[in-house]
Amino acid sequence: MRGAPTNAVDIVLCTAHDRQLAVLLVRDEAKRARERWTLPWAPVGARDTLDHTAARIALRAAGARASWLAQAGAFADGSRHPGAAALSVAYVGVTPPRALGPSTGAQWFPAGDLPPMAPRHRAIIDAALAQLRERMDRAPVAFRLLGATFTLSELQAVYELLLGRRLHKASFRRALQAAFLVEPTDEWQSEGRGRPAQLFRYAPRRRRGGRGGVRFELLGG
Amino acid sequence: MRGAPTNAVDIVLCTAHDRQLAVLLVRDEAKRARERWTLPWAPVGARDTLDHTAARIALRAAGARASWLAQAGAFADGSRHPGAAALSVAYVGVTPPRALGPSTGAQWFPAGDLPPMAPRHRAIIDAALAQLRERMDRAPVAFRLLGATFTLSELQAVYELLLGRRLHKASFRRALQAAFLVEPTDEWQSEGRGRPAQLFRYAPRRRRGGRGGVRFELLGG
DNA sequence: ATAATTAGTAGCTAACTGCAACTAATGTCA
DNA sequence: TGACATTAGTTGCAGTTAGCTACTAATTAT
Repeated sequence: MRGAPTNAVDIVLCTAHDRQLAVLLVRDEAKRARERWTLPWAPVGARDTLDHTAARIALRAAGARASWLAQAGAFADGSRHPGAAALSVAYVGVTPPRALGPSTGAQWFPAGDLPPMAPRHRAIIDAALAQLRERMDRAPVAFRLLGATFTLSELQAVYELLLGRRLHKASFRRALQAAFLVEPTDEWQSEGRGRPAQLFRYAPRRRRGGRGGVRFELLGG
Repeated sequence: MRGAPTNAVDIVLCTAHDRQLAVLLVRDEAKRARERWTLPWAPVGARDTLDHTAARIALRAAGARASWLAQAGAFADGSRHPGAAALSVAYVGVTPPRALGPSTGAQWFPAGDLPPMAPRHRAIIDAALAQLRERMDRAPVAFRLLGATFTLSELQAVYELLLGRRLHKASFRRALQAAFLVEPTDEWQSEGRGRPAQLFRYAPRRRRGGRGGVRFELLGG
């Protein structure tokens, strides 16, 4: 038996559950009691591209295609990996909340309450969630966390969840309207009590050139 | 001999040269005539961390530590790599313009005029330069491209280089002052003709909470 | 009916951006 | 030596955008 190249693709698939981010984990029967859950992963095939491998893993674990998926980096430190891979290429993805397929023993865990896991998977999750927050202003992550139609309050809640802070309703809507990212549908959603909310769909029209200014606010370290 | 995973760390080290980004390449004697130049790279050691390996490669190729260095992703497609590595972990870094050490046959090439290279290295460079531009508002990339002290006109020129568009002098300086990122020194720099410019140093004081708003401008695809 | 709850809008103020015009300090050249 | 070119740096103005408060609108609960 040749010492096959032990590279793995590990994916962090996220959804919004009950005003909190949740991560999809799968049961690993081969593991000792302390680390029963792992990120969905597979060895890197010699044929497939990394992106395609990641999409396949996500599809199998969640029972549906990830609505957004991007590479989150390579991890080789803290080498304990469920498959003993020397190196992991991590991916981060999102999907709207939906029923899991009956496929495997996959389950959503709140990001703030994860079970014991291999050290590398813990590090990958931390990095993946941080990247989700960093990339949300360059990729439509928030929209991919929602279904095809959504209310503006739901969209704002997703932004608040990812940003970790409250936003002002009027300002949020003005900025959204100025960006030509959504269009209204004919439908309204009654959520029990309160006035029904109009449903919108993600339909980006124009990109407004970036508005010239420079962003110094996030620097400082 | 075990078929160990042939993973490599490849680094894209950049500097600002003559109002253009330049990439450090090293001569590869073992290569056929068409691809004499490669990115600095090394196989991944079983002991070292990826970050440390990357720092070591940069130090050896440039003769000085990179002033900023970050992982840019894993590349396994288009498998032609100078060392036939199955997978490359790419890093992107910057350094102030300075004389190269006498170490190896390393040389700066303008980013817009690169010699023929292995397809994977070409892809890595494209991705690395894109990430440099994307990360400059979250990491002090622009400041690390300059020396310890610099004039505000030099800083603005670096920002214009990375952003690919002109900025307005007054607005740039007002935003910089509001961010408390630089402090003036006692020194002034006479650049030949024109009024001498005061030298500043990078000394971030406080981070101004991100100013609340949401960035929709960069979305749209 | 009345209150509670959620959706959505309008107006004010403060801050920021881009622009143009200005002053300041140096070198160049007649 | 004095006008001019060149680069540095600031100021004031107008248009835009952000956050805030307060308002109206539509539904369910009691």
